[in-house]
Amino acid sequence: MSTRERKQREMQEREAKILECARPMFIEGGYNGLNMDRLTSLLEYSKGTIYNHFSCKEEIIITLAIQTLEKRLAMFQKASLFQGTSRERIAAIGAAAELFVKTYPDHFCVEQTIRLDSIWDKTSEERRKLMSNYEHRCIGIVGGIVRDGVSRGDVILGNSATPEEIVFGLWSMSMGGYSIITTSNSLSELGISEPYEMLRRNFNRFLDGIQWQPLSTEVDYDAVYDRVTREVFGNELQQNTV
Amino acid sequence: MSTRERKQREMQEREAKILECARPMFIEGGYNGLNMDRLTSLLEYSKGTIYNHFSCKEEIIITLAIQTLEKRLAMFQKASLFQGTSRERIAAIGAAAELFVKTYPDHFCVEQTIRLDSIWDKTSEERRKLMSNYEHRCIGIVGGIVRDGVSRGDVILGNSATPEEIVFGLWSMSMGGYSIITTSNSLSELGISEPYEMLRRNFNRFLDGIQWQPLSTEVDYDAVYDRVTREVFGNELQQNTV
DNA sequence: CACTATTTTGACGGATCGTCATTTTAAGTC
DNA sequence: GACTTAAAATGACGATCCGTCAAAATAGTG
Repeated sequence: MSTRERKQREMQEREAKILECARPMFIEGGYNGLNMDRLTSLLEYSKGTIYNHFSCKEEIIITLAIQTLEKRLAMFQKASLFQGTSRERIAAIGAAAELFVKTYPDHFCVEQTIRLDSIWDKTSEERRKLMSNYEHRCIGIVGGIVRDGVSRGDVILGNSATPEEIVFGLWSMSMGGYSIITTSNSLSELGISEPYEMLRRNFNRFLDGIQWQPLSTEVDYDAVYDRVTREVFGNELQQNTV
Repeated sequence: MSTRERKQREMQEREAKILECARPMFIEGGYNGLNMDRLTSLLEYSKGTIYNHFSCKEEIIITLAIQTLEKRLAMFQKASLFQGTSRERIAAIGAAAELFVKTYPDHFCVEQTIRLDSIWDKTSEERRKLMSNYEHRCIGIVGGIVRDGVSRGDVILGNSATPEEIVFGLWSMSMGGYSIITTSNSLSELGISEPYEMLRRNFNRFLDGIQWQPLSTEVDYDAVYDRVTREVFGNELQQNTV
């Protein structure tokens, strides 16, 4: 009885097609640009069929976000296997994050939309959990490296500081930095010409601030970024499918 | 002929009323929550009258953002007058930023919506300029303090680093941090219990990283935060009108 | 008061989301 | 292949909401 699994596969394929069609529409025109009527006319499926997959527009959007978060997790996992000092491994994650943003430059627009309460509240508990899960696992990877750095003695956290606090710092700076980069229209006016390089250096300043050894004055972490980009993600750079 | 100025005043007052009514609607339900039909029914003005003030919904939303950005600029300006070392003055700005977020917790939701291209593109050039202007002036204040720190010799920027780069770092971390704080639903799950305190400490780590004297190990900048909150903004804490 | 300019009004056109009764397709059985 | 039944697809439709504009109301002026 292969009927069941064939249907499942067809379901899967159709879902992929819907998302494939919806993504450029959303990227182009945001929440309002994703037009359900136009989506049905572009696809070979009717309204009702699409609504069998996604109970509302918001469900499509959150699924678009989940698709790229999945990619990011995979990239973080790959980067976390990089062999080196604990601080080099953090740099490897940084490289992964930067590469992710550059590969999926529209991810932040989607995520920004999703995070708005008005959208978030209309999505299913199931997909929300899924999305949070991908996020938490990314954070978990960073936390693991921080704890590793502490246990190896590369970084000493005082009485009040926790690994989570350091993760929160890195998270804040990357979230804010990439948000500014991808949504701000006038960076050059503000004297910010090479934002990615700047952001990297600022990460290093933060890590220098907690004396995470070896300091950026001793090691050229830009070289680590380059190595990771080449060695770990070299093959990923050619293929840029969503 | 006081007719003209009376009309101007009436116009002003009506605009204020419209925004006053629109704000809670937007905060409650976001872009879709701000319903133009409901807005007219709640106000004593009709559709057409409202559209005499704002050419579209997006114009109302960006004006809501401008209103609070105006408040933030005023707070930054006030904080920048704080007497102390250059690093204490940065801390004073940090206190202002934190107070701003706590006073107008919904600002980031509005700003997040505005920054989405699909909304941004529908707003008038005039109001966009206005909004950018408030933002740039806030950034300018921080830049001024950084340059002051450099000229006083409190912080030494190497060959490659620029004041703008340091500003970008502080900007990224605050933008990201406050965004996470105001829109994330599960901070405690991630071991982040006192996010504002954490963020402050992370600012200090970043500034320690560039060796901005005196370091946070020498001076208790939390005390500066408290002083600024009390001395500079003490009277602001009672009145919490928008 | 009469005439004109300006402002206000709200009904309406157009667009879009999500539903659901109906039709079509597919599966199972003899 | 014919018949029955279950499942899935369809798209017309109701409901909602944005922005417009011709008509009505109001204010200004001599």
